[in-house]
Amino acid sequence: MAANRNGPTPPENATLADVAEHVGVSARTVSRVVNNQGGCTAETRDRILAAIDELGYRPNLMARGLSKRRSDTIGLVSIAMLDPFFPEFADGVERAASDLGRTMFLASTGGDLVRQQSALKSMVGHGVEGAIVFPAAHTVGDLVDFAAKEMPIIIVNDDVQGVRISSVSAEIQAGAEMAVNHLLRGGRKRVAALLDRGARNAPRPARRELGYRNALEAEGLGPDQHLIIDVDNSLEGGRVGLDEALAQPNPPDALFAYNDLIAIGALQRALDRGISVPDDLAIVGFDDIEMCQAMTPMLTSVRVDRDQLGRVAVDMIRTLVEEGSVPSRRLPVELVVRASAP
Amino acid sequence: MAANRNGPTPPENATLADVAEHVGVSARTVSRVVNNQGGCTAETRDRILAAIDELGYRPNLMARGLSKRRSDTIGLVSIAMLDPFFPEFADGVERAASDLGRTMFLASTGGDLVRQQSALKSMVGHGVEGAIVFPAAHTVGDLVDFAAKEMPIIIVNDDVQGVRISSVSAEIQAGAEMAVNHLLRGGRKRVAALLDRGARNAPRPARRELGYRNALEAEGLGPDQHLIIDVDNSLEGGRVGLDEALAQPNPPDALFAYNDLIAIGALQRALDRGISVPDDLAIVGFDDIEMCQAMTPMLTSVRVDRDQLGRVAVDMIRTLVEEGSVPSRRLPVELVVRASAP
DNA sequence: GCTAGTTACGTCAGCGCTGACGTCAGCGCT
DNA sequence: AGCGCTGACGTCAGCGCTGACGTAACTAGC
Repeated sequence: MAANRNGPTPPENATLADVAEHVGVSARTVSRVVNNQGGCTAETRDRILAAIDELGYRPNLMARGLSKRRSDTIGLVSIAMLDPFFPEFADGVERAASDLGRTMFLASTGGDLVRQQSALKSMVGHGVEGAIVFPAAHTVGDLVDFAAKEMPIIIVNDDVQGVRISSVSAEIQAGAEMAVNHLLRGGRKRVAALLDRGARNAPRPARRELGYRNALEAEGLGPDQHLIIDVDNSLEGGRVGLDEALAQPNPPDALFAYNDLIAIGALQRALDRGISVPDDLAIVGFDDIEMCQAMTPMLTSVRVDRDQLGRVAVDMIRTLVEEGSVPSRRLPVELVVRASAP
Repeated sequence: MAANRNGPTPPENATLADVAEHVGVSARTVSRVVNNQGGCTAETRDRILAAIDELGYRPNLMARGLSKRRSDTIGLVSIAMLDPFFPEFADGVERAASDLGRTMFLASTGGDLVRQQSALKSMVGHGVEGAIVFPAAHTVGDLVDFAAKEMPIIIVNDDVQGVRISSVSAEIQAGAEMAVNHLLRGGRKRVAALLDRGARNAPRPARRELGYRNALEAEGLGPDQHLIIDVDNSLEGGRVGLDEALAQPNPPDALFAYNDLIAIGALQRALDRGISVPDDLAIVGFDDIEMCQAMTPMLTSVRVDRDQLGRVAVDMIRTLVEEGSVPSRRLPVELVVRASAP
């Protein structure tokens, strides 16, 4: 009678068969009710629902998944949850998924290929409908293969389209162009760019850099290589980047940053060094995280609707499941002008 | 021959039986190899592993879960992913989980009881070993019942202990006490507290408030009710709170905030109003998010090791699974003194 | 009144895996 | 030789569910 070391064992969950027996129908009928498939009288339905309630029946999703060979779940594979881009995106994904009755798997890879693979394999094993992936560097090709062989994939912040794979991103290049244009129209002559070291190593051209160059060229300005600076994607990266920019013989009067984290780091260091922002140096960030509005001066940024991006990604997964392909999408961005670059 | 609208169908995954046939052994033997259960010769093992590789076999985790009645997954149920507390905690959970070979489910409730329930039910259905939960307000009792009946639960930032349930939090009250003590020892006489409206409504006494009161009493100071201000848990809450504090006939010379988000909002508004921080007003936050170090002046805060908290939570889930109970834990905190309250 | 169609169920197999147990060869030992 | 034991497998059932199909009752229509 003594409880074992696991303490009181939780009661076994009621099964379809238990409910069926309790009501006096077949398990198949209970299943139909649980899945709202109709084909039974209102009275049977009510009796079954009552029994479900009474017995505390809860469907075994593993059994259902095994039988249907799919589990009504979607996977989200991030690179870094600490990146400020992530939470709002994940929130959009979660909401959209839960609106569809899907549960969400989450994994984080740290940008490591091996972890990305094992996360995806595990998700396949769990029967996810598809996965939304922030791809580790140089893995888009792998993902295309994986999608073709295994399951639908939506890639975030890149551009792909193929069998069971597509991508969602923001109009990053256009956003960068808008940002730099804004700086130039504000009379700035020397605009530095603080770009993410990791992203620049990617095979595909860095879209922020393209936008930056385009904007400069449109004004007849050739980019000064000394003003294009690779930094870590962090506050500290921004700080270091600012120092580096100002160490140039011909220092910049404006700064375009890869994202807000870098921009904020740069802004902080600038203030620290007694540089007046925006008078001496205008700064524009990217993504428009909430903290932009907490800075003094507030940070001008390119707004990316990350929540919407997440929702769209989920929607695209659905289409991918149903149609096998879906056009990749790019959501518009918006320049939010604040005091750091008025 | 035409592809259907789903495009090329992904090849069915190889099963244990496929591998078994390919090698000429029984599925049970393959299973033993896959699960490292020994009991077969090195040669058989190698041949099976080769076949697994060749056929691209990947275990069906739903089938395994159905058979074992548990799925090697853990659940994380958050209230708000946008809360800066979350990402680092989730990262700790994810890493610890993946180190144990567990995959992670993620849900977010927005503090809503119904969503919390449905998230947990779904997780039970998926056979999670246990769930780590940021409880919605007034739901700890429900969770205790749920844990007793259904599955192990670790509650974050609260104190419970029972059958298949326990909690992990930081030494919040002590941290608050340290923070306020620090302000008082720095010569501050009137310390305001900006507390989270939602948390204060909770039945259990707000630990930050207790710490705050204790610190004041220890110095023989009775708290001024006008200086205890309920605010929203957001930047804007901090801004509004600062205004409210300064509207008092006898305004504060220091501010203790519920968390860094609120502290940063208050700091920003203070600077905006031309109040010198820390000269006119010292500010201390809570949690020590990275942005504390990006503010000018940098924000003094009470460091909570959220990553560690996440890891511990996972570890406690394991113990709960194995032992049925585990003592609740509180991790130490540390006052990080920076310029906002030197 | 008989067929055809519809409704409301039931039956059955099987999704892929593992726990429990069975079998058989080989070995050491008396 | 005969015994028991061990190691290396195999057999089988069943986890809980759903797809495919079967069936009985009832309705509609001529």
